[in-house]
Amino acid sequence: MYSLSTLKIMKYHHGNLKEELISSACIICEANGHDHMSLRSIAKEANVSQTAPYRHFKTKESLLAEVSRRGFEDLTDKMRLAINKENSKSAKDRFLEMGLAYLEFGLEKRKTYDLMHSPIIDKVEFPELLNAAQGAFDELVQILTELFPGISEDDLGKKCIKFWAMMHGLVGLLDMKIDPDIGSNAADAMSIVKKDFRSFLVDSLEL
Amino acid sequence: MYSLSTLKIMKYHHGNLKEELISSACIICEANGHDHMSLRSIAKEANVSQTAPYRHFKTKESLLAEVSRRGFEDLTDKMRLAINKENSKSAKDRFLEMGLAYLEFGLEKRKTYDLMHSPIIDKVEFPELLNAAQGAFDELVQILTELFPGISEDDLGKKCIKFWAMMHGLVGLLDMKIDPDIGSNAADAMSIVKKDFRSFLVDSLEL
DNA sequence: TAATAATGTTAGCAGCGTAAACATAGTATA
DNA sequence: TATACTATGTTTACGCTGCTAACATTATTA
Repeated sequence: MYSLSTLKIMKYHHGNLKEELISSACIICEANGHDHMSLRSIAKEANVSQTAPYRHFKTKESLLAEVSRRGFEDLTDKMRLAINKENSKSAKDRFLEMGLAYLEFGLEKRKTYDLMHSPIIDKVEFPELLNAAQGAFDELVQILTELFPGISEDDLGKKCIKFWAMMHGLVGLLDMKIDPDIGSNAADAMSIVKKDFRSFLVDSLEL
Repeated sequence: MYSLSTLKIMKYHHGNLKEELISSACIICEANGHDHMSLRSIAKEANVSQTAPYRHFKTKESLLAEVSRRGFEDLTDKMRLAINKENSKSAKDRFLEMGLAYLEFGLEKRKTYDLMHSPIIDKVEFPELLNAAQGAFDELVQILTELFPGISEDDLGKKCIKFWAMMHGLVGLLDMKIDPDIGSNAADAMSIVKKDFRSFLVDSLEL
């Protein structure tokens, strides 16, 4: 039965609050950074009382964990898409596309990327988050396996870690906004890398 | 003139408050993590009112910046010490020692290391912090210059960034406490790396 | 239809960073 | 040595935070 209240924007039971809270959190996180994001402000944006989120999330951390999880799923999708576009290309080219996709994600979704790697969320407490992170790593494992057929387990493991570490470290370094007037060695080195990501990644293949 | 009040632990003028606040902050940061550290608790530990720190630090962030700065100085010292111990060794060996020193610092002072790389402190606002971070980077530049004499500026820059990024990324990955039951690819790969840091770093030299 | 579970609200606690106004001690100057 | 000034402390208070407890409303199930 329909009543006037059906037409109202605000209802006692929101209907889709959990999903709305999450997507709001994703937006606010990327806009302000996870450390400038309050549960109360998110609740307010959903036109809901300050404590309503506690019906869907045990703690603020668990909401952030969900934001982080979606970040990893997003990253995994982008990596997979990059690997699989134009299958005719060589494994090397596809690997390069993946590396660039990773860097792009890290720089475009910088604040979310920070949350994903922030120590404030204990991944062990959120298995689904750990799983999502694993999914992204698996993409790297897969393309490297293809790129180095017959490689030993140990060597594959080492290569994976090296690339993963390097790409993760690169995102952090690439994002450093160093005042050019300082003319630091780090800034100099970084500008060299920025000139050509692709050749940088190609060189790294010799790892 | 000495009075009874001289013997009291608490005096109106503390005398060494700034230094005590910083060292307390360093300890609390490494113990609890920078996000679980409040100005008020630090003030309390120094037997001083909650707002006393504001006579020495404009904001909480500026105190954290000082903690971070000391972290980078500590790291630089450890890297330099590693590079210079037993000068008779080859440049390659000294480079390896430096790499291990970096990883050791990152794992031993994990929470401080996190603060040092946390986006909550805008390094541009704290030139002395930026300077300290640059100091650590310079150690890497120096040893790599020695290791690859006659290398071009561009190639040196690339090598520096690659190593820096890889070491930074490694610290993050090495610290992941992944449940072995999960048996993830990442955990597998990591255990391979852990088995022998040194050979891992040697391989990286071919970068 | 009645009981129960799910999902909202209101009120309130303790802790936080920080600003303003005030108090006291140390230092420089007359 | 008296006095002004500066440095460094305290008290009080504001608005924000995460979160809990008690209660209200709606949806679901027996």
